[in-house]
Amino acid sequence: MPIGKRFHKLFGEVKNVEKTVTIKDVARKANVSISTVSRVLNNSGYTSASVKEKVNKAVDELKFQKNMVATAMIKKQTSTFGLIIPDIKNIFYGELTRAIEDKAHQHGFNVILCNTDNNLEKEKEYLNFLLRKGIDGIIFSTPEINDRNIREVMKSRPDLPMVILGSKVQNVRLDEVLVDNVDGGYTATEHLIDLGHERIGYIGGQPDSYATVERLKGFKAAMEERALPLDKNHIKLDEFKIHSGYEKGKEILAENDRPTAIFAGNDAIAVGVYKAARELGIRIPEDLSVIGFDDSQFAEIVDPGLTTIRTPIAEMGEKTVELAVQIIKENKNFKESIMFPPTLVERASTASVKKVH
Amino acid sequence: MPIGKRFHKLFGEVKNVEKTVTIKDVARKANVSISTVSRVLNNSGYTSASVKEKVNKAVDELKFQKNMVATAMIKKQTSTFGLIIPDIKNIFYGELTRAIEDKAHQHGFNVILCNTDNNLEKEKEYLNFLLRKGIDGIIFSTPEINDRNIREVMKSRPDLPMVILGSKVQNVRLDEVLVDNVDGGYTATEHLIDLGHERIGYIGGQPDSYATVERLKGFKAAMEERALPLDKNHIKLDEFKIHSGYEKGKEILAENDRPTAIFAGNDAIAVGVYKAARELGIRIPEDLSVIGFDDSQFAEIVDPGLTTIRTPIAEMGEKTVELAVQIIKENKNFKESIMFPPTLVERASTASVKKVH
DNA sequence: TAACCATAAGTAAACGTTTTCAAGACAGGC
DNA sequence: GCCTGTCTTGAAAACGTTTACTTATGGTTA
Repeated sequence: MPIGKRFHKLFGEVKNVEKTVTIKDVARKANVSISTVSRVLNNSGYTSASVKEKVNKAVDELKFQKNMVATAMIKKQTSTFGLIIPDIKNIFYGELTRAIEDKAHQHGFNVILCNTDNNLEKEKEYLNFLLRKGIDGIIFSTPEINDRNIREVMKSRPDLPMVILGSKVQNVRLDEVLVDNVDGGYTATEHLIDLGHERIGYIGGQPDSYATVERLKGFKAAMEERALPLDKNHIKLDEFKIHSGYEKGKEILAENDRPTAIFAGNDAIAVGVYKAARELGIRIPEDLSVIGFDDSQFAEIVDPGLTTIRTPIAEMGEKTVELAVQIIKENKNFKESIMFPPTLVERASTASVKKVH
Repeated sequence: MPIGKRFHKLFGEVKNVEKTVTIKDVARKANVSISTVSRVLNNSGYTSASVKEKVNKAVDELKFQKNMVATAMIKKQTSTFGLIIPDIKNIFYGELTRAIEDKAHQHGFNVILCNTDNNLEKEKEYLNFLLRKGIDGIIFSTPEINDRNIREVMKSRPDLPMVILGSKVQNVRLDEVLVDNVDGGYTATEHLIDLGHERIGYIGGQPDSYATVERLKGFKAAMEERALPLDKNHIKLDEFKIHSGYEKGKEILAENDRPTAIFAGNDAIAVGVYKAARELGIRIPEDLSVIGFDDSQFAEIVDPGLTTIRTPIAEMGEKTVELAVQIIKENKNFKESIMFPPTLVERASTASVKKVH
C-alpha cells in the first residue's frame, strides 16, 4: 500500500522515490554506525564531540525524524493517553478535555479521544483498542464508572496508569481526582437557605453516579441542619442534561406547593429548568431561584446569569494528567485521592425569597 | 521501565510475571509456526480447517490480542487519524469532533485530538508529532488554515490523506468538505430583508477566514440585490467568539442610526450580541432582530431562541471521515470539494421591523 | 508416468528503532 | 612496559508482527 514501496516493486531500482529517511541513512551519511546515531539522538552513553557534530549535521541535512512507532515497539511507550468520556459535545467535557489535552501536550503526550455515551460495551471496545495500541495510560471521566471493565483492565495490565476524574469507583483502589461534591451540595443549599428559601427542590443526574449521590448528600445535610423538611416530590433524578432539567423542572414546578428554589445537579440541568420556568411564566429569580453546579460556559450565557457552584474543571484536568505522567515517569503507583474544593459563584439567578405570596 | 521486564532483571528467571502474550505463545500452544498463526489471524493465504481451529483455540485460551504497534511497524498503518482544531471548548468543534470520532470509530480508527488555538507554531508541532507517530490521515478544521504548514506536509508526505473541513486553503488542491457559506450569508440576510429590515449589521469572525469572507459575500450580495446601502460602521470583523459579538455588538448598537437587525457570523457572536443588547436595554426581537450561523447548542439555550443558519455539522464531519477512509482504502486521492447546503432555522430572535420609530 | 497446479505450512527477512555486549584506544599509576 | 579504568564505537539481538520465499504433498492432466 505505501506508495514508496509500490514504486520500488514496479520499477525495480527507481531512486529516491520519497523514501522516508531512517536512522540508517543518517548513519551512512555521517559515516558511523546506527547505534552511534541512536546514542547521540538520545544522548545516552558515550559519544565524542566530533561524532556528535557529524551526526547532527547529517540529521539536519536529511531532515531526519525519528519514527515513533519503532521506538514504541522496543520501549513499550507510545507517549499517548486514552481519554474516556461520555460525550465531547457536552460542554463540561469540552472544557475538561481541553485542559487535559493541553497538559498532556506540554508533557509530550497525545490523547486519543473516546466517547462512550456511558455505554459499557462501547467502553470495553475502546479499552481493547487502546490497550492493543499500547497507550501509556488511561484517563476516565464518566459519571457512571463501570467496575467490570475497570477491573478487567487492572487484572490484565496492573502496571497501567489509570486515573479517574470526577468520579469514584466503589471497592477499587485507583488514583482519583475529585471535587468535594458533598461540600458543593451543602454550599449550594446553604446559599439558598440563607436567602430565606425553605421549599427547595433538587434535580440530579444519573441516580447511580457519584456526583449525583454526593451532591444530594450535601443537599440533605444542609436541609436537615436547618431543620427544613425534605419533600420527596421535589427531589428528582434523571440525567445531567438540559432535557432532564426541563422535564423534571416542569414536573416540580407544576405542583401546587412548588419550591421557591431549585438546586440543579449541574448547569445543563439548570438551563433546562430555565426553559421550564419560562414556559410556565415563572420568573427567575423573582419567583424562583436556581442554582447550578460546575460553572460551565452555560452559566454565563444564560439570562439571568446562573448562580452556580464552581468546579475547578481545568485545574482538575491538569492535575489528573500530572498524576498520570508522574506515575509513568516514576514508575510507581500512588493510588492517591485528590480532592478539590468547589466555590460558590453568585450571579443573578438566586434572590431572597418573596415573603408575600 | 515496563514492570515485567524489571522483575526479570531483578530476580532472574522469575516465571510468568504478567508477561504479555504474543503470537509466539500462540504458535507454541497450537503447535504451528508463527506465520501460520498470522495467516489464520488475518485469514490471508492458505490455512486448513484443522489448523484454523487449533489456532483459534489457542488464541482464546491465551486471550491473545494482537499488538497493533508491531502491526503498524510493518504495515505502516496505525488506524489513527489526527484531528486539528482550534479549541475543543468551543461548542461548534465539540459537535464536529463528536461526529468525526464516531464515524472514525465505526471504521476502526481512533482520533488524536489537537487544539492549536489557531497558532501556527503549535499546529506545526502537532503536525510533526502526528507524522512521526505514523497517523493514517489528518483532518483539519480551523478557520484560518495556514498553507505553509499544509504545504510542508504535502511535500514531505504527498501520499498522506488530508481533508479540510469547513475551510478552504488558497492555491492548494486538497479534499475539502464545506458549507455553502455564500448561500448561507445570502439566506440569512434575505430573511432579515424579507422581515422589512433595511439597516442590517454584520459581525464576522477572523477577517482572513474563509467562513467570514464568504458569509460576508452572501450578505453583500443580498443587500445589493435589494438595493440596500452597506454601512461600513455596521460591518465589523473580529473572532468567532462570544466576547467579539459582545464588543462589536456594543459598538454597533451604540450608534445613533443603529441597525434594526444584526447578522452574526456564528452563534457564539450572536450570544455576545444578546448580552450587548441586554445591557443597552434593547429588546430582542422587538427592537433588534438577530440571526446567527451554525445552529449550535447555543441557539436553543438562549432566550429568545436564536434564529440561525444551520450548518449540517454532524453530516459534514461524517462525510469528512468517509472521504479520508476511502482515500486510505482505495489508495487514491480524489481532491474532491464537497459542498453542503445550509438551511434557515427560524426561532424567536427575528421579527418584522417596527415601522414606528 | 511425467509435468503441473493448488493447497498447506514453515523459515527467515523485514519494519526502524534501542540496547547489550564486546572490543579497541588511550591515559595514568605502578 | 604492564595493568586498570575510562571513553568511544560497532555488531548484533531484540521488540511483535507480516510476508516473500521455500518446500512438501496430493491430485489432475497430458
